[in-house]
Amino acid sequence: MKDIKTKIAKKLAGSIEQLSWTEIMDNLEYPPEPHMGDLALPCFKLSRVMRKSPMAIADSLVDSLDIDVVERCESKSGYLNIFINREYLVNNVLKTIVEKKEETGKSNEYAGKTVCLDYSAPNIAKPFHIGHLRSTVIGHAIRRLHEFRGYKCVGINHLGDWGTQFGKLIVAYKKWSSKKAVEEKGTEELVRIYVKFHEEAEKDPSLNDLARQWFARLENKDEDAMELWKWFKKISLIDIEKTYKVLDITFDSYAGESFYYDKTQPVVERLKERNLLIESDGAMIVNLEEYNMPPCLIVKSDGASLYASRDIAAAIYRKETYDFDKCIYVTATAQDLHFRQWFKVVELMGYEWAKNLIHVGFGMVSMGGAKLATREGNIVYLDDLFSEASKRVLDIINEKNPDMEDKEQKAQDIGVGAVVFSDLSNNRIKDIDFSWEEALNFDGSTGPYVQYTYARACSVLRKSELSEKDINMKDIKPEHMTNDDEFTLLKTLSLFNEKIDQALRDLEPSCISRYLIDVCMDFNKFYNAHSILGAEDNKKFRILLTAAVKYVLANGLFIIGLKRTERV
RNA sequence: GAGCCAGUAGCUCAGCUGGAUAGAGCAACGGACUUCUAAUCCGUAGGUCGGGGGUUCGAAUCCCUUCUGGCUCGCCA
Repeated sequence: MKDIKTKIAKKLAGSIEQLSWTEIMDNLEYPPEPHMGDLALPCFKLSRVMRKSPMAIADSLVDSLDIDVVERCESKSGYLNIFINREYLVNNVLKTIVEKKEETGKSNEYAGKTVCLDYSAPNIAKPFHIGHLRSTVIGHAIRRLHEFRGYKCVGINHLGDWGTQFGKLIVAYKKWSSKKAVEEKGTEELVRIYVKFHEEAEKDPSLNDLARQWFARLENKDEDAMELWKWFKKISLIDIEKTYKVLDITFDSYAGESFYYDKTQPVVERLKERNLLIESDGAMIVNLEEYNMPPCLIVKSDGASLYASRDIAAAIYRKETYDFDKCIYVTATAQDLHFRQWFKVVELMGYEWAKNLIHVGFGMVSMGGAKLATREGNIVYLDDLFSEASKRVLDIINEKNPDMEDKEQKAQDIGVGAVVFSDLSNNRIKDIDFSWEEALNFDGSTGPYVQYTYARACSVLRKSELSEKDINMKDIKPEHMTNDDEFTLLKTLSLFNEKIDQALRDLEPSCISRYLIDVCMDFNKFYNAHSILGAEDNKKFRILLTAAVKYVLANGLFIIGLKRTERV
C-alpha cells in the first residue's frame, strides 16, 4: 500500500501547491468504512492555506487523480475518498508477494547500519521465570524487525553473572552440596542450596560474612573461587540454553556483568578529567540536578563499581567493538530513571553517540495482583508454564487429530507460541497480571489462532493439484477477484510493510502480533465463505491469494518468534 | 513529598504525530461441519473513552486540573 500512497500523494501534489507530496502522504488515512473508499484525504487543514471550504477543495480534487492506481474518487463532506483500482491491487500487491516469497516484508533500507540489542539478561544460577520472558521475546522481536530492514544486528545477553550471590553460592555449595549433586541436577541444585543459604543465614548471620569473604576472593581472582564460579556458570548456562533453544533465540555475545566489573576505571578517569565527579558521603557521584534528575552513583564508598558505571563501561566497549548506530536496551520501565541518568552521564562525558542509546521499557509482570517473589512462592517458572501449555495442546491434538506425526514437538511449538504471543500481543508498556487461565487460553486473538490459520493455508496449498509455481501471473485477471472478502484480504496483506515500519519506529512488536490477527481474521472469513480448490474461473487467483497469506504469516510469525506450523 | 507511566464494553485490550457513526477478542446468548483442518466462521447484546475545565471547524487523542492504580527517587541490578 505504501507505493500506492506514494503515487497518489505525488499526483495530488500537482493540484495542491501549498503542500509537498510527503506532507500529503502523511495526511492520507484509511477510512473507517468500505463505502468511504480505500484511502481518504481530509481537506480541513487545507482549508486555511487554500482559503477555500473543505468541501470545495475535495470537490476540486475529485477529477485530479487520473492515474492507474485509482479507480475513482468521491467528495464527501470535506473528505476526498479514493477508491483503489482493483486491477492494480491484484497485479501489483499480489504479484509482489508471490514473487518475493520468503523475502516478503524485507528491505535493505538500513543496510550498512549496525544495531546492538541488549535483552534477556537472566541471572545465572537462577531459573527462568515468567518475569524474565518479556525482555527476551520483546528484544528478540525488535531484533528481527531491524533485520527485516537490513540492519546488522548484534544480540547481547548481558548475563547477571557477578555479585555477592556467588559468595553465598560458594559457601552453600561447600556446606550442603557436592560435585555429583550439581552435575546431576544442575540449576535445580544451585537453587536448592541458595534458598537453604538464606534460611540458614537467618539463624546464623555469620554466614553472610563468610559469603562476603568468598566474593572478595572472587573479585581478587582467587583460584578456588574462580574455578567454582566458572563451573556454576557453566552448569547454569546449560539450562538457560535449553530455554533459548525452545524459544529459538540466539545471541551474538554473552558478555555480562563479570566481563565489565573491572573495566570501569577509564570511565572514572574520564569523569574526573571533566570535573563531573564529586564525592558525597564517601561515594563518587555525578550531579544531575541541572537536568532535573537525582545524582548518578558511579563508585561506591568501598571503591567498587556500580550498575551505572558498568553500564557506561559496557556502552563504550560496545561502541568501540561494534561501532553501533543504535544501542537498544530492553528492560522493565521500572529502570527508566536509571537509564535516563547514565545516558545523560555518557553525553556529559562528551560522547556524541549518547543520543543513540535507547531504552525500550516494558510493564511489570505480577500474579494475583502481587509481585513475583521466589521467597513467597508467588512465582511461575518458565519450564512449568511451557510444559503445562504443551500438555494442554497435546490434549487438544489427541482429541482432534490423534494420528498427527511428531505431535509432541507440534504441541510444544504451539504451547510455547501461545505463551510468547500473549506476551507480545499488548503494548509493551502495559503491566501484565499473569493468570494461568489466560496464558492457556487458545481461542480468539492468540498464537494458536495464527499458527492454526497458517497451517490451514499450507494445507490448502498442499492439497491443490495446481502448485503456485505453475501459475503464471499473466493468467490472473482482475475480474477473478469477485467479492469483498478477497478484496479486503488483499488490502490487509498490502499493509505488511507499513506495519513493519511502524513497529520498528515505535519499537513495538505488538504491532505485528495484532496485524497477524487481522490477516488471519480476513483469511478465515474468506476461507469459510468461498471454496478455494473448488472454485471455477478464479481458482488460480484464490490459490495465489492463499499463497500470499502463507508468505505474510510465515514472516510475521518469524518476526515475533513463533514456530511456523505447516501442519497441526 | 517529587518525578515517570497507566486509566476506553462485565474481563483483556486496540485506536493516541487531532478527523467521518469509538473497534477487536474473551465471557453470555442464537446459528453454520456428507464440503479445502469447526483450534474456524456468522449473528445478537454490551460504552457518561476515570471526573472537570480549556484549545479547535472537529478531542478517546493536545493543554491544564483533579481522582485512582503502578513504578522510581545514593552506595542492589
